[in-house]
Amino acid sequence: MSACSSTPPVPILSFTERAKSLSEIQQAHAFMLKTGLFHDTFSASKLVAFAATNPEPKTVSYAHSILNRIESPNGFTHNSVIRAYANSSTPEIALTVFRDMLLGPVFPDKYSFTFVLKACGAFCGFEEGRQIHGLFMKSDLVTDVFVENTLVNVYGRSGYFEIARKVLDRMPVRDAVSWNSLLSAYLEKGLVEEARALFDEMEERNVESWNFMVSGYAAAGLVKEAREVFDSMPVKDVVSWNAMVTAYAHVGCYNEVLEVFNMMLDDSAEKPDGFTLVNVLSACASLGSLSQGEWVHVYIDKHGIEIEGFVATALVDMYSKCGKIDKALEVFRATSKRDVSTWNSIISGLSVHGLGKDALEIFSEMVYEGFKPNGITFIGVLSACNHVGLLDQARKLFEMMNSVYGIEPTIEHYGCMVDLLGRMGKIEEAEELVNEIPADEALILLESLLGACKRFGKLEQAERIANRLLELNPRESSGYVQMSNLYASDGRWDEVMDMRRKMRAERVNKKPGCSMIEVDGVVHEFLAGEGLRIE
DNA sequence: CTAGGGTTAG
Repeated sequence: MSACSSTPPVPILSFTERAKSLSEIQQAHAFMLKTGLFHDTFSASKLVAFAATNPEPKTVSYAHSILNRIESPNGFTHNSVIRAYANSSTPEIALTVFRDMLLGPVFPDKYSFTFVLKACGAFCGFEEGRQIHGLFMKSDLVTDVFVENTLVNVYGRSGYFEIARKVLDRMPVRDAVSWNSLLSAYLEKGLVEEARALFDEMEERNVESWNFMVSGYAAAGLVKEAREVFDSMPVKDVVSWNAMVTAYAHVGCYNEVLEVFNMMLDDSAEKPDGFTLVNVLSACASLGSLSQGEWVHVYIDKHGIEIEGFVATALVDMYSKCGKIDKALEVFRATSKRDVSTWNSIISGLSVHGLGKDALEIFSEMVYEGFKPNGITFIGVLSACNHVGLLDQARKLFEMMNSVYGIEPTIEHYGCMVDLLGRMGKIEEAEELVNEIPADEALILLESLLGACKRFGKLEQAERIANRLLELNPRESSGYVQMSNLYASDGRWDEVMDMRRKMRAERVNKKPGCSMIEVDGVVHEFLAGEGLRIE
């Protein structure tokens, strides 16, 4: 044997490194087993490490299972699996790997502790974190700023702020992350005042500290405070701008979204990214501001930003909300990488534009191309059927969503069906559907059905539905009002009086109709029945 | 290695 026998051949490792999916990693694994390379700890570790850093969630447990089959895994290999679990949706499994490590020949190092503590932070495991903290202190490992920063975060995130603070205060060396670990924990719990006090007291701050404050204030609904912090930032990065833009978008201040976006373009070196553009496009969509939206589209093209994913969806949605369904379709067609959301945005767009047939055609295309529709897709196609009156098609789709795609219909889906059935005069069939859903959610659907009964003059069904409506919510006016109108149209005045009496007895008041008009920039409000006011 | 943007379609 040559001296190089422990150095693995290059091809399979470089294949492993390039492996993008679980199946490619499995191929590499199979190859290693077949050639005996798997017995080489270095090669096997590489395999685990690459599987663990793969973005696909399922590869983490695969990495774990490979780790368990390695004869004498080193610390590095354990660590990469612990870290992968810490970043996964099942962080608590990291504890299992950590325990296996304690039982094995290789004692955890500072990396193992950092990662397993991060996992504890992810599931707010105070007790687990405390025990691991104790273990770290009893070990021969020297104190480490990474381990301690993560500890501060674990205690903070599990709500033990005093302990977190004590750890922070006793740290021999602190950096900005140490402070941020506690700051972010406060903000995560919505404790903005505590966060503010800490922020003012901090020995050291970086851009992230400021970003935490901006997004923390915004999450608490304090947009003004967020803006104040934002304006006084010494340095802003993309995240800062996005945090501010998102803050305004969140509360529906779309003009401010555009204002901040323009500031970003004018006086900052930071380039907008996908997050920025999606927020800006959605603001344009809500404002119906086609010109601004078109400007963003030009910006995207000019800067060679690929139209895919979130950006594609937002762009299609912007055009359709601004009334340019042809442009929306054009963008959709030109998009190279589509996902479910892109399909959904064009389907919904076509549907609200009354182009139900086109929406259904695109849906067929979507299925044909192998995309899996979700609940939102079905809201789109069902409302498309609703707009065009395609009852059979809607029935088929409604049935399919559960039987073929395993999607449980929600109130929105039932709403589309009940609306359509009512519109077609199929009151009994609609009632059967309403009976499938919980009573408190059924209210709004019953009201819609009552309206349909009225249009079709179905008095008997209307009485039945109105009674159910009144049973469910005797204080709500719409049932009484609709019924009394219905009796009136049939000339049954005694019943009309009876309804009015019941309303008085239950102290139900109909909410007055209201309309507004803007004159010279001042909004005037008129209430039905209030009479003329002359000033 | 540790703290980080509640981005889209209803």
